[in-house]
Amino acid sequence: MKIIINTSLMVPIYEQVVDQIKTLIRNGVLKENDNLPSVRTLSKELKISALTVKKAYDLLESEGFTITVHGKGTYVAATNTELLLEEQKKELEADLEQAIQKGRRCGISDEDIRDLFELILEG
Amino acid sequence: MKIIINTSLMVPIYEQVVDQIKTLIRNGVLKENDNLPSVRTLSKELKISALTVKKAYDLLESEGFTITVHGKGTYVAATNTELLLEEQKKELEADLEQAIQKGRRCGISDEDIRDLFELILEG
Amino acid sequence: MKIIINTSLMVPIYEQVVDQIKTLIRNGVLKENDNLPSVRTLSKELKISALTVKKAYDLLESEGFTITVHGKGTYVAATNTELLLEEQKKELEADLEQAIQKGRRCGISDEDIRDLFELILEG
Amino acid sequence: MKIIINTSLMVPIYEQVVDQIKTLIRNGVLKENDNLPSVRTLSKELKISALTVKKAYDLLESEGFTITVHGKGTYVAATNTELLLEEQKKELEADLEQAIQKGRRCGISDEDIRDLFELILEG
DNA sequence: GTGGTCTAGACCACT
DNA sequence: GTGGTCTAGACCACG
Repeated sequence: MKIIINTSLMVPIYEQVVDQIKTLIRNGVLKENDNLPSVRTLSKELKISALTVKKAYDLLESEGFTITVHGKGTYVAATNTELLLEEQKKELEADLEQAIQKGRRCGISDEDIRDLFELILEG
Repeated sequence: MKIIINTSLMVPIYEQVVDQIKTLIRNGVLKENDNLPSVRTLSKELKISALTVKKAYDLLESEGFTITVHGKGTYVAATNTELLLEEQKKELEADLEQAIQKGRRCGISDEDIRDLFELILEG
Repeated sequence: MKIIINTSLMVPIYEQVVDQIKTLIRNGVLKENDNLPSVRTLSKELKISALTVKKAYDLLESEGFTITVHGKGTYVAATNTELLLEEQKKELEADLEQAIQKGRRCGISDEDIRDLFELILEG
Repeated sequence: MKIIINTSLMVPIYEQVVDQIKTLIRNGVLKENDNLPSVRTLSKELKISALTVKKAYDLLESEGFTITVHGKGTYVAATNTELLLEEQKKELEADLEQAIQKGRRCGISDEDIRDLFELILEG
């Protein structure tokens, strides 16, 4: 369970937790019926509030990735990893599209946008 | 002064205003010493809150693109348009980098990221 | 916006808020595009935490009953009140079924269960 | 001692145990001075935590249905089965009342509530 | 003014 | 031990 929190990022902590747990599930690091760390344990480990962890777990459950049993813990649900990958790609697509549109609004040419992109990807 | 606001976008309104005014300056549509429309005029024109326009103007001034004279109005400052382009590219670079890093955090391959990017740029 | 909170009930406060706002929407007291009271306003009015109100509003939004605009407020979404009524009936059905099953587990006859039910409904 | 645990139900396990033991007592399957299975035995049999069984036994004792003798076991106390039935009916009454009130809060008519009730009872 | 996030700590219910 | 709820108050971003 290597989860890395970057508070300097402008991405909410709970979202970072959700994203990374989804990835752990997709990559098979977390498998069906595996027990996620308890809310308190993870909050201590990541040095964040227990409520923040809980919010992440709530989101994961509402999206069907985990199942929470009162008094017992949170478990990985049966998932279609293929479907999960597609979903994450959709998110990336939205982010990239937003960046590209912003660049265009600023009058930057597609050429320049592509050059920048390649520079970052290979950098 | 053709500024287009898209509230359905997930980009803050004030940022859309700032971006587009910067571009107008860079493209020479707005030249040194030109008078920007008053906060009230622009807010009515764009049908947005005057506070939002004020925030955009404040940002432009704090970045040195405009000069506000109390009781007179807001004027375009002397600018190096080359420098401005570079700055806007830096912003785009930051956005792209963030998207790419998020994709990588999700375990999406650079190949796939590039494919998605090209799809959007050419779509 | 008459919302009544009963803390002695074993129903979470946020759920009581959600239920009653749903009902206000269904009954037409709250109509499409109406502005819900702000999180802070309602929290003061009901004398509960702002976070609790926010949780209720988040739930309403996730179920599609409201739309939240950052910096502006929370608005009633377009809804099918017929559908909403059906949904609420489903919930009631589940509650009643659970009560009946519990009574049967205790060995109480259906006769007695019905008698009790009628007593309460008409009492 | 046929006790059936249904974890998919939204009723706490300990409550299911309590309810069913009460019913066994009321129906005469368990009689005065009968020895209940030990906490460990029952927990193995039902495949639940010993702590959960302990909680159920504690509740039964606190309500006067059993007597626990340290180092010996748990025994059925002298009970008035009539009284017990009344008590269980009170519980059912409370559950039904809560469901009905919730339905009414949602604006569902008494007619509809009764229809739903009959549908379930006879279904 | 609005909503969005986070904290630290409390109390309760379930296992 | 676990999760579930709630509080009071903080800071940030948006209009």
